[in-house]
Amino acid sequence: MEKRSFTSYRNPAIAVDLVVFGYHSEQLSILLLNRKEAPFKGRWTLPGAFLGLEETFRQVCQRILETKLGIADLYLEQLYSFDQPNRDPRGRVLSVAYFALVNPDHYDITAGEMANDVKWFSMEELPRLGFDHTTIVQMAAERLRAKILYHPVGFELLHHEFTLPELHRLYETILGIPIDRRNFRRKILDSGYIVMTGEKKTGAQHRHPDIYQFNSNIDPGNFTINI
Amino acid sequence: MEKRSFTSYRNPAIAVDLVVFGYHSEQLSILLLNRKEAPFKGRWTLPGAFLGLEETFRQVCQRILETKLGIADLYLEQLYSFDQPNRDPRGRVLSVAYFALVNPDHYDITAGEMANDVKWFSMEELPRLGFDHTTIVQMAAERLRAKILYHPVGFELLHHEFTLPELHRLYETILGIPIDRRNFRRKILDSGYIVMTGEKKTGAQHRHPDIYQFNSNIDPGNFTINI
DNA sequence: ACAAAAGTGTTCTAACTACACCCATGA
DNA sequence: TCATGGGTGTAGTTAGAACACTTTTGT
Repeated sequence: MEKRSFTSYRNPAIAVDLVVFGYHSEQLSILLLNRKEAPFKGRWTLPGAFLGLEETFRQVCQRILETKLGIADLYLEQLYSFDQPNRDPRGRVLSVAYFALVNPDHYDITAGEMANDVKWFSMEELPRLGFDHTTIVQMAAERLRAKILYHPVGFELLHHEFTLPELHRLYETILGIPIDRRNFRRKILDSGYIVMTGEKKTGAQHRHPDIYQFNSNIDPGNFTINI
Repeated sequence: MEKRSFTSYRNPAIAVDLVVFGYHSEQLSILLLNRKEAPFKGRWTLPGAFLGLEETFRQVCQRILETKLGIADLYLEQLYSFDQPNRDPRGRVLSVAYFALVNPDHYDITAGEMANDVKWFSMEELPRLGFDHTTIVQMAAERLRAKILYHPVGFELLHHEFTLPELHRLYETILGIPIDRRNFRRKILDSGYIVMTGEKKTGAQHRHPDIYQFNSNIDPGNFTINI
């Protein structure tokens, strides 16, 4: 870090881009923004913003979530920093990507300034994205698949109360593989990370499943499950 | 990424900092650089350099390794990006940290321009570091501990040929826990990642251990070991 | 012959896999 | 009563943990 006068060089711009995961109708989805300006005008992209000189990455994430998407207080984790020199046609822009997990109770994308330009897309049918955002999304999906095995991700993606079959489908959806119902149930229950509420979810024309909650007395940092 | 004229703002500087891991005398070590300039003059820090407008992170890593340390062609992996606004007293500097693994066959730190100011420090007795580099090193060590379980890290840190007790001690050192010799041997051999050369390492005043190599016919991406 | 470290096998236990039947509900 | 999906248990197999003695070498 020597031999360079501190302010004498121009520096790349820094963007923070967000992969916001949600889970609806048994599908894993992400939030995309329809660009109104060049480059990639009319193309879907990850929501993002430039980093101000005094800002932290998380502050930019909050700014994007609040002003553009009308969401607050999510699970946020840094994913990776992208540095391809040509990734933005306007010039050198680095992207620090974060991913977020939204609980359906906590979002209301119609509240953001850009509500009309924001849409959930199922991971199964993503459009062609601008910039290198397809790469970013792929990496985020891989990270989520790894993460679900050692962090109780369901807590962030499901309602406060949920049924075991719902949690089971969430795991099958994210991992993309079938998982034996009975073994899954045993492993999750043995882990102690969820507890029955005693309620049952009514309405369906079949046996009413038990309703569970995540066990708040237990450290999420120690969670592990082997599928 | 809207609403901002592209060149009208000043941007933070970007540093790339390197945690270079080596393994010598049964100790995990990292390379540190003694700073000759403020800030933190006289303090040990991670080797680093500023990102030029046209450079990629890996190019900066190569530049640091070649010019400062006289090393080339290492295993390199992006660790994390650090954004604390006050992490550099000179002003806003982001740090994109990478970590590297050096095989003792491949390094010669006396060849770099700054050979006199570069030194290996055991992870057991690190000095107080400048900037937020202690945090970076801790995170790198955690990443390495995780990585050793699903990537044959020994391949990067040991000589081309090595004995099983050497590999065993490497795992114990990095993970910081004792590992049963016999179970370790069985698991590593069953994984197929190493093969006997038929040679034995002579010299010691006890039974001569067999010499192994990593199996180059096998995909390092599929390696896993449960300790 | 002795000290020092390397090589080797077995038993026990825990965890995972595979698998099929009964139960509760609303239509 | 029937269709749908939820709840439950067991037997077989595999993988990991714990553990001690024998072998080779140089002094």
